[in-house]
Amino acid sequence: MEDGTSKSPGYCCETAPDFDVRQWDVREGCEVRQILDRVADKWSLLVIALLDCESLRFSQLRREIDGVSQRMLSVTLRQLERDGLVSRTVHPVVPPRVDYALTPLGRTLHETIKSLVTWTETHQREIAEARAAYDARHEMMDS
Amino acid sequence: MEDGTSKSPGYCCETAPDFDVRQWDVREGCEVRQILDRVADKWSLLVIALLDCESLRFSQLRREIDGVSQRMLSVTLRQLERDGLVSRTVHPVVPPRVDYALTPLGRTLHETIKSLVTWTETHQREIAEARAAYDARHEMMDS
DNA sequence: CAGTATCCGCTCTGATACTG
DNA sequence: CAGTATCAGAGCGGATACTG
Repeated sequence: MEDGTSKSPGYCCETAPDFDVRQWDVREGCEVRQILDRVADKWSLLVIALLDCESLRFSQLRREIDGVSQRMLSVTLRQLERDGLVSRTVHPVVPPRVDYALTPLGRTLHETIKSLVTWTETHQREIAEARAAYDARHEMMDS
Repeated sequence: MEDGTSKSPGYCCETAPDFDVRQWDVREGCEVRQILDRVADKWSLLVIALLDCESLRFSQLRREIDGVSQRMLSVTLRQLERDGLVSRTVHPVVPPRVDYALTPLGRTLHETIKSLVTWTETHQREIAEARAAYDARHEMMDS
């Protein structure tokens, strides 16, 4: 990832930030917000995470991603293709065979997505505990 | 989740992965999927990105995040609080003042979120171009 | 100021059926 | 196999009004 953020968590208040979050409180519907919505989409996330370096067929993706409907997978893939993140290759055979793979651009995003998934894996217990604590705390207040 | 059995050969990258995506094609509604949904949520993302190191008040957040309704901000903040990502501090003054800040756990997530946002910023032009190309390509096929 | 409560439209999504 | 088309239902999310 060649974004200039290799320097540690230092981008806080004082440090001159190469990128200031407060500058993208931009209008709804702006480019960044739009892309963020796409990229942070439930199914997009899973598709990109799965298409690591190998290509997968439609039915393979569908099998791997538990709970996705044919329709939503189709829609998601088309969006990702449109955004240049995923490539779609049709093999002229019968029965039809279509392979999906990450584009170079998609591969750069994959790194980030993966770290998000890894974070989730790593901290799921902490979150579960936080939820339990919150719920317990709240149940007391109700009674 | 902890299944050590190696599956189909030559599936992924050669590099021994500390983390294998194929192992979380887990049930819908499982822990990881649930958290991913929360974390990848439109508003959650923006809230976490904004709460960098300083704490913000409700109305400040609302002003910064263009397009969020009072209701959705409220709901989002409560979810994040429940997950232990954001802390809520009520100051007993009039008028009421409530500060929201990242917890230590939330701060670890912030790093990842930030890289996602940075990625978006960095590649927005490429995506815009990909979209334009896709649309043009498609318009031709329609006519 | 910082919310909660209620109503309700509209989108997103899934199920089903059909095509190349 | 790899989709598209169509429809109906659930729930997300906005607008409004009200409270501490």
